[in-house]
Amino acid sequence: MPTTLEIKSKPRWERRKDARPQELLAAALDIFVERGYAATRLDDVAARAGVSKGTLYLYFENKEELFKAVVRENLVPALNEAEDYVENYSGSSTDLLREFILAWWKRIGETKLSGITKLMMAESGNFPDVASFYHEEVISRGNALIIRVLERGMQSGEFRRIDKVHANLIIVSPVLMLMMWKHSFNALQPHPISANDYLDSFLDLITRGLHAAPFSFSNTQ
Amino acid sequence: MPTTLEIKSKPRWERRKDARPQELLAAALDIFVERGYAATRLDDVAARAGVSKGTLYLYFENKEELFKAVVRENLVPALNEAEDYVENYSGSSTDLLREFILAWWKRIGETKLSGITKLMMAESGNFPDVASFYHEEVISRGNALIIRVLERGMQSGEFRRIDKVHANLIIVSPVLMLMMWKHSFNALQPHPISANDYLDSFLDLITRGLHAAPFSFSNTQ
DNA sequence: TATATTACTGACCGACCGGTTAGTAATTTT
DNA sequence: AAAATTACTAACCGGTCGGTCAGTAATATA
Repeated sequence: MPTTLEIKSKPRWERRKDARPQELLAAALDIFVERGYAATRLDDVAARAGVSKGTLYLYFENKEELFKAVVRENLVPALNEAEDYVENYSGSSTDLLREFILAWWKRIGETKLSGITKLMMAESGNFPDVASFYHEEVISRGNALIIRVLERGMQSGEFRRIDKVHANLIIVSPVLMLMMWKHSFNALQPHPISANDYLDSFLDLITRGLHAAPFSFSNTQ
Repeated sequence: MPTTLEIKSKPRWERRKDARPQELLAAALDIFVERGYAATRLDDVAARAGVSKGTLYLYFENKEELFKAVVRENLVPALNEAEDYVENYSGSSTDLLREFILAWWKRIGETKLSGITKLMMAESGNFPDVASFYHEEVISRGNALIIRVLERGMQSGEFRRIDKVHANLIIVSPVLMLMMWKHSFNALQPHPISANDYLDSFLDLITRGLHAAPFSFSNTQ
């Protein structure tokens, strides 16, 4: 019970300049995901990182920059990896697409990072600057990636020729939806959705629908 | 230029007890959709309805009750209609499903009401009371409806037997996604998505995937 | 051990917003 | 036209939160 007179006990706080940014980013990610952008209080972020709000402002200019840093720290590296992965993949485009989506789910959807996706879909309208940053840094790159996969499949004759923008959205929807759902109503549902089963069913549908079929698609194939 | 001395000009305000609630609800819908739940200021709602905030509080207990009233006024009636529609439909279940989804888009997705859906997905986590109200009043009823359609199709042998909860989410996702998208990044996209084309493509996929096929799919059930 | 440096704290500011209420002006009643 | 009623206004309250900064305590230096 250290009181006024201390000989050798812990100092009230420590100087840890190097560790602070990472710790603040981790805390910020947590709370942004828990509460959303607007509802995140910087006091809480600082508290979770074990510092005062003033300290947070030593390392990050303001709330927006803190959020951007969280995105750069977490999502942008994932995109870099994904780009590498697609670039160097040698199997079929069907497999690539499947692997891509499952990896996306494993790397983002399943983790708390999906909360950032949800947050942006939810609040982009109220924070246009953040929105366009995110669109530029994440969304457009993600879309470009999927479209590249689709082109790859069409060039090889593996996929039928369809509108790439629509196909992109169709492919992306169930994953995004699942992310949203996980952070919204899943808890209220009597039986929470099983992500893997759901994605399996969906991939079934998608691949079937994309495949270049010998007999055209009008009837049961 | 009416100043202190007025003979016959307009009064500063009128008493319009009957019209206020509707006007306030319309204003509230607008602003909730524009800004989301938390960011909606009741001052703004009142101003758009042409009254002061105090007046708003004469007709609605608080923000939450105002929001609930907006849902009851707009979404609940649509659900009632939908239930009637499904109950009395006499065509094939494939057609029913298709009609149902397209009508949903036309009645909700295409209008500003889709903003309420988006709002709830976005903010339900921060407002658990509102969330469970919405889940009870809208989501569970909507899900029940789709599941009824699926059961109908399975009983008639039209659809293969699949997990209804998954199928429900798969069916619901593209529509919800489109609603989200419309209110988030559609404006930032170079070519905004065409909802109808997108839904057409999707319904193609879905109906094909649901149909009881002569040669069964890899793992039925 | 004394002095200098700086990472960090915490009290504070001002704007914001949900909700309240005393007072006022429009309308109704007599 | 005077009195009674009430729909409505606007100023206000208290709590919140992003952002600031004067001061302090931990460390580095000599």
